[in-house]
Amino acid sequence: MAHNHEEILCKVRHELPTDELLCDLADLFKVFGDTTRMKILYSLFESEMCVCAIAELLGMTQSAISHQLKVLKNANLVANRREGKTIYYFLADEHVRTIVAQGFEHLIEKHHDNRIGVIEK
Amino acid sequence: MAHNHEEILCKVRHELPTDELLCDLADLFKVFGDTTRMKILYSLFESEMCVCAIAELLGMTQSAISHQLKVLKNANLVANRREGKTIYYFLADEHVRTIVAQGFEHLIEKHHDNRIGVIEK
DNA sequence: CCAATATATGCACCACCGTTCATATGTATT
DNA sequence: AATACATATGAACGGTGGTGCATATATTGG
Repeated sequence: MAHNHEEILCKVRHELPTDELLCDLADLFKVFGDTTRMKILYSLFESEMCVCAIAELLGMTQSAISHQLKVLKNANLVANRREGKTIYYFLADEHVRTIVAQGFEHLIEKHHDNRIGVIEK
Repeated sequence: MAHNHEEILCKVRHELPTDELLCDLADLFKVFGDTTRMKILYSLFESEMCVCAIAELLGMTQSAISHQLKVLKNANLVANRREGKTIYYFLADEHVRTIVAQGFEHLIEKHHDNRIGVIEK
């Protein structure tokens, strides 16, 4: 903290959301930040699915999928309905699609930038 | 894998992106999934800032901030420019704002749902 | 009510990640 | 060239989180 930046600090400080909100935001994105959960979400883009179907699709334990579905549900990204013994999971709302789509766009854009060779520094 | 779901598995399997893409997507969101990095991004929403300013703003070590800035830069979320001894970081593009904004909307919507009491199950 | 199926959960292991400390690199000033 | 300032980096420590195993819960059929 040698050179001074009082002006900027004051300005930014007042615009920053509360720690709680920032933490909640990070926690939300943390849910998207796992390959297994991302695969589950993408699967549900197509249609609702039961737990064992997802497990078979991803070649993983039913337990692992169940654990991750719980995380997704806690974040309000998926919901479920029961039909006899089986429980079907589906996307909770359209935010999931938009958020993932935005991430996707960022990826391909940056990937394209790297291919055509953006001048760095 | 007791009851059968051949139809759904075949259908979804063909629509799923490659493992590499899904992994890249998860890795991207992983970057958003940390409170410190989220604070840094939100700070840069207002204006570009140098490393020590961010460190002072967040009350954290210069080293910690530097490490996180590297993560953000590797994900192409921020970029920097040098001006003498100090290095200013800024948002790399507008995707950052849109992605965070979408997450924000999801949060407040779900929070509102909980307040008015959505009938669950 | 017991067996079978579908899912959920608690626990433990392991890997990964964020922080700090110490130090290195880079830049300007004198 | 030497010093001071701004930032970067490497190693290590501690905590968190994803997975599998074993087991519990729930629903249906006989």
